[in-house]
Amino acid sequence: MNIAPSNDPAAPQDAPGVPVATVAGTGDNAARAAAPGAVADSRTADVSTTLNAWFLANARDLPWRREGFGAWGILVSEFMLQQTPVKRVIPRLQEWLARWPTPADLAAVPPSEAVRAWSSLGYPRRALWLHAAAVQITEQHGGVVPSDIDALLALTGIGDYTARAVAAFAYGHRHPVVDTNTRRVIARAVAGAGEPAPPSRGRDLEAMGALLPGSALEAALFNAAIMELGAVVCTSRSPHCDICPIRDDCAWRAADYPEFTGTRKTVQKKFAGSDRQVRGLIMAELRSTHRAVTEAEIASLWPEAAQLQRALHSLVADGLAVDSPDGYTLPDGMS
DNA sequence: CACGCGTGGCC
DNA sequence: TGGCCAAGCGT
Repeated sequence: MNIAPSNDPAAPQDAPGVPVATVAGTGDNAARAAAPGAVADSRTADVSTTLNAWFLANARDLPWRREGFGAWGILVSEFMLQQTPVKRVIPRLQEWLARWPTPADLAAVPPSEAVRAWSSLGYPRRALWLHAAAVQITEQHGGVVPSDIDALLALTGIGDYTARAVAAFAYGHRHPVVDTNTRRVIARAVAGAGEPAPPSRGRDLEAMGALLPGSALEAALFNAAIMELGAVVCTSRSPHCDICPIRDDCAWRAADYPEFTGTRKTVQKKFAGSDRQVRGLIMAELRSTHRAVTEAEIASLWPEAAQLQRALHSLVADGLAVDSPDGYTLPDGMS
């Protein structure tokens, strides 16, 4: 996301293909000019105005918010951030972009290299999907990350959130972007519920759309601002209501923090002893070498043979492991 | 729509 | 200690 909290008064507007990087300086001015005193008296300001001003003053300095980070960098960051914490993503992202500065660079290497570089980010299917998306971008879009939501949705591994995030943060387009943080903030501040109901594309987009400022500039900023609030202030377990910029506008606080009563999102299954753990063990073994891993070596990874075979076969089905004459390898893209 | 999918940090 | 959680996606 190219909205930096730094100043850049001379920045150009969001012409097509130009990152919103520039929103920082101009957005700051616009926000303050539009609603003087917004920070001092949040009760009289729109939530978007208040949050945008707060964001400009308090946003974390993250790599993808730097000016000129580029649509490819933003796309890669969004893939990595799918269910993986910011702190763990940052070093991998820097390495990744240094090695593959364009989609064509990634498309030119076998998927095995992407899976290896993904390292321990988790959910290695995402590495495969990112590689596939790079091939599609190279072959179908002239190596340029698309800016159109439908074109982005057609890429492997890109769903509704990522498509909208790229369109809004890399290209400055005015779309509601809804992630888990956004959903939680809206559930609390607007609906007065302790946590959001399970995701519903239609409802979520409508709720965010109702809050979205009219200008593309302010909208892109607000999409990022509400996510940031959910990530650092209005957190899932122990929200920091004492420092929240919209505490006086918050329906949840006004109702004295009622407990959540609706349908909770499905609880994550226990990891220890799960197929996911076994898959992880196998993948770590495959990543650790450039030669084929034998059946015997795989067998040594887990005591229960049936579960091991189930995990191994599922990895083959996913394209993360390939059955070769000498054993199993990462996908080399030759088959 | 509910589920399966890695990994590790945090309280 | 161990359950909960983290900028989702595909099926």
